[in-house]
Amino acid sequence: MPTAERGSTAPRATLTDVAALAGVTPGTASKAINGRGRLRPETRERVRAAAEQLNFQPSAIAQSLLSGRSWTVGLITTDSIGRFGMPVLLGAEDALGAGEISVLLCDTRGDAIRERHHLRALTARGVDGIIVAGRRTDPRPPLPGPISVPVVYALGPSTDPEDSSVVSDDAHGVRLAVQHLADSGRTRIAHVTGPEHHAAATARAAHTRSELAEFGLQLAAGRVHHGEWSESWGRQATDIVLRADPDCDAFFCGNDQIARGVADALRESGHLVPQDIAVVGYDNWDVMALASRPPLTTVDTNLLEVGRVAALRLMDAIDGNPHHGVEPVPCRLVIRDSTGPRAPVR
Amino acid sequence: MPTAERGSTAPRATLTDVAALAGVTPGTASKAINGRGRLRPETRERVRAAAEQLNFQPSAIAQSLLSGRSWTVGLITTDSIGRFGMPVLLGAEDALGAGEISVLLCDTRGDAIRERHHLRALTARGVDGIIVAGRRTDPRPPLPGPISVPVVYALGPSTDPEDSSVVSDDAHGVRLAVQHLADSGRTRIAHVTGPEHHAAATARAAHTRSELAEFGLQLAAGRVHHGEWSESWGRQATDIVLRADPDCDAFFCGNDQIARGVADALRESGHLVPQDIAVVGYDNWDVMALASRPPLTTVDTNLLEVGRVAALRLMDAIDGNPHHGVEPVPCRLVIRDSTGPRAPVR
DNA sequence: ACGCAGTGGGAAACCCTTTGCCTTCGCAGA
DNA sequence: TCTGCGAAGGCAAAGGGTTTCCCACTGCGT
Repeated sequence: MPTAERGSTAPRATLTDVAALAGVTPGTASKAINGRGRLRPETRERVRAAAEQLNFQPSAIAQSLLSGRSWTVGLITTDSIGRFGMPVLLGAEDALGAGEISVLLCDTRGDAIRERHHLRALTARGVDGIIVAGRRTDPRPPLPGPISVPVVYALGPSTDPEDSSVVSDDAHGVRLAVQHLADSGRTRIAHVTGPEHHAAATARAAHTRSELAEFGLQLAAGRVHHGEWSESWGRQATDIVLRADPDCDAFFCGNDQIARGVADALRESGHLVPQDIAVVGYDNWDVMALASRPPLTTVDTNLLEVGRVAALRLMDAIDGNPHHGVEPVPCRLVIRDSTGPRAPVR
Repeated sequence: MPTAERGSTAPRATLTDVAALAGVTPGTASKAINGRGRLRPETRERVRAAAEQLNFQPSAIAQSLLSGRSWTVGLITTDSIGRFGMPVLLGAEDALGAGEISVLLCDTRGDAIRERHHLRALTARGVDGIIVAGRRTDPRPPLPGPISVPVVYALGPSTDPEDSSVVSDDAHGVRLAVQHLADSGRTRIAHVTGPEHHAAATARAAHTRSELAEFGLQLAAGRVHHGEWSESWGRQATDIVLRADPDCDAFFCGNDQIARGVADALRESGHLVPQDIAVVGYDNWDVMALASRPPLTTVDTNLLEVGRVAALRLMDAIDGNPHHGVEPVPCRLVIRDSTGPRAPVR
């Protein structure tokens, strides 16, 4: 017979049980276990032994009722937690877990009704705070109604500047990419990115323009190329750009899928990457960046860190020190084989 | 002044507040709100109005304390929630949310210490049950120690047959794929898959063998080709298989990445997909299956459904009807352009 | 007018833990 | 012997909601 009989439905021991076993009152047992009050060391030890014997665990629910804090936060994701929401979630869970705070997960599927429903459920459960993780970097309206607990927006900022938001620093990411390309001698850099109605696309495009200007450079083909966030758009755009500007020597792409499409199209049309043309992606999505031929140099958006920082800001707010405004988290450039020195002009 | 003053720290109204406003005792107010006891309709209405006016929400914590149920379940993921864990999680969250149950998320990063820690935290919080979602389909040892609440294992089953597990039905998925290939006239089918130490690879390989035998077929190249779960392995394996068996007319791959690699290698070596050679993947990971040229026919593992069923089984168990053993969830074949009728023999 | 049935709603216990206050006891000093 | 003090630990309330039990009152029948 194994010592640990699993699946047993043994009712959990309460403090009263422990106290009875140790021959004291519940109040005294509480003090013994929590190291408060004035107790003989011997008594303290007796209670501890009893607690151990009964495998006592204090009821967090009862503690919450009394303390008014649930040591729980809600994490609302505005759209099915996908590639972007997930690292944010993990980062937040990590930071909160270290503070012994548990995460209640709510997925709204982008539905406002569901969002309100989850919001009610969370406040009913007495969460100490809420993190709202967007699926994209587009700003979103704040949670509706008066919320009685602190809220931090992660990845997609709130449109209300009074709210606390934590986002990945697009300007920084773009700067890293463009500097890297310029440093490796590229002068005709194209920018291929996602749809114009995505903040991530337009913001990065704007930063690309201004950063190129810093180096006295202009966009290859004269303009930003907007399309889908897909490999197929990357392949398509490659043709368009090379036809418009055959001397183009680098592609900076709005995400890794587009970059991979570009790399494929270049290879298949006989251009050498990076000797002839360099390619830089965005997001550092390993499954794209590593599978690409060649593997992609790309901007890591540090989403884990975004989640972690959001959690820290929330804990600050819970402790009475709310933050306001949008806090950008720096990016990181991951250099792989799709960039490198330009080959000597043939 | 907007009606909804956000960020306000209005303390939540309690039942006592409502009762006072309605001129009754808390007990009566409770009955009025929950539709119990014998009350005059007028009184009931007065209380409801008071509750509405104060925006009353009963404290789930107080309710839990009394009822012994927290309407909360823990979701433990054994490794950072990735591509496989996430759909399971979403399916579970969906099914539970409909039952007004919230999900406490715990990520163990595959660390047993962290797992125990989270387990303690969950039981302390009084969860009504626990779902353990693996990252792969490999069986895992059950949670340690006596657990006082029901547990359901999703995706990766427990090694204890007494436990309740819900998994994707590999045999069914393989059958769908092989039947589809056989139906379209393929007779020399190769199987390229992941490492031998992954249950997903070996199980699917075994099922492939026996399913082929059903059709009187044998593996092209005479054996299963094990390697990494990567595109690059898919490309590599393509060469190996075609060299060993030039008449091979179909590749059934252990996942979509391998299948995409196969499709790329075939295209680049001048084989037509599907006219010459058909390709079938596994997982229906859209980002691979759709981006592949051509898009992949693939087996959808129905992980959302796995999560949903796991949640249903857990709720059953919570209601006193525990399940035992491993329950497979059927797969679905998604047919795209990488399969089709074989071209007439040239 | 009295008794009875039935209705409406109040009082209090309960869930579990924490904590401030109070009691009790022992011992030392006067 | 009595006072005083410190130490040890008991007592009870609080936190918010639910539920059982019971009481009081109304209205009807006789």
